[in-house]
Amino acid sequence: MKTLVSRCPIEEVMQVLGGRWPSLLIYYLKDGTRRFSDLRRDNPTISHRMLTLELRKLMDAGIVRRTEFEGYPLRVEYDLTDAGQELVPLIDALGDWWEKTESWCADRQREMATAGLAVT
Amino acid sequence: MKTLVSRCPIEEVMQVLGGRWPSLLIYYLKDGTRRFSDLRRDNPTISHRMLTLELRKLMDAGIVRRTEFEGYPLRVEYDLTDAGQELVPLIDALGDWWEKTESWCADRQREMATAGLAVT
DNA sequence: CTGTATCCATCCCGATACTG
DNA sequence: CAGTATCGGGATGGATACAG
Repeated sequence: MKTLVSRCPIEEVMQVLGGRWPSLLIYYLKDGTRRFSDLRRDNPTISHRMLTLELRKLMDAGIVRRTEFEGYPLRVEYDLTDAGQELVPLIDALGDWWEKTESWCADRQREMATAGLAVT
Repeated sequence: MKTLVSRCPIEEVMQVLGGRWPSLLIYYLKDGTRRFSDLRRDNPTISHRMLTLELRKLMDAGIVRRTEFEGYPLRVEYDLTDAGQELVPLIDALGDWWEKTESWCADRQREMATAGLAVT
């Protein structure tokens, strides 16, 4: 299911949530079920290949559930598992923290600019 | 300071905290000040180069503070900023979530094994 | 001790084409 | 529509040597 040999849970969970796509996909799934092609439209810049790989990773981590419907054309739906739902507020908290810190950084930059320093 | 053009704070914060080292470094810094060489000892597998790069990234994100002391040999101390301290419980929560999920996965694996399925 | 620069192997990821 | 396979360019990261 997963072959990480780390003893640190943080290190492990970051292997799954780190990177550009996992958190975004979780966000698009948090309000309900989405199909493969929906997710492609949601994130126009993700490649077909990466979407499948990222979804598989999230499935292996028990965050995303895949449901396949018989018929033609083939139809597959993705949604968050219960564990995945629990994850949403935790990721949210990180986002909030970041926004707060960003504004703090912006303030600092403004101060420094006022003090006559270059702000690259 | 940072040149991300993403509109999603989650995506941005994951750029900083994602990957193998950031969360680990934060953990080693959360209990107090550490020197460069201390952090190398803490994480024997991180390369000299990566340690400097990761520390710089955390500094740019306003998470880590660097203090340089005059004298010979040069001495530098790192610790968490206030924003960095606030981050610790949030990362903790992710770690806890992961451990809970992991045990759930382990249970599932055991069930499947009992059912006679191979567990890679 | 701390940090930088260079070189080089590796891996990630996008593009593309193909299968069910 | 959903997913897999293959290839190649580019980013990533380790080793090493050097500088302050």
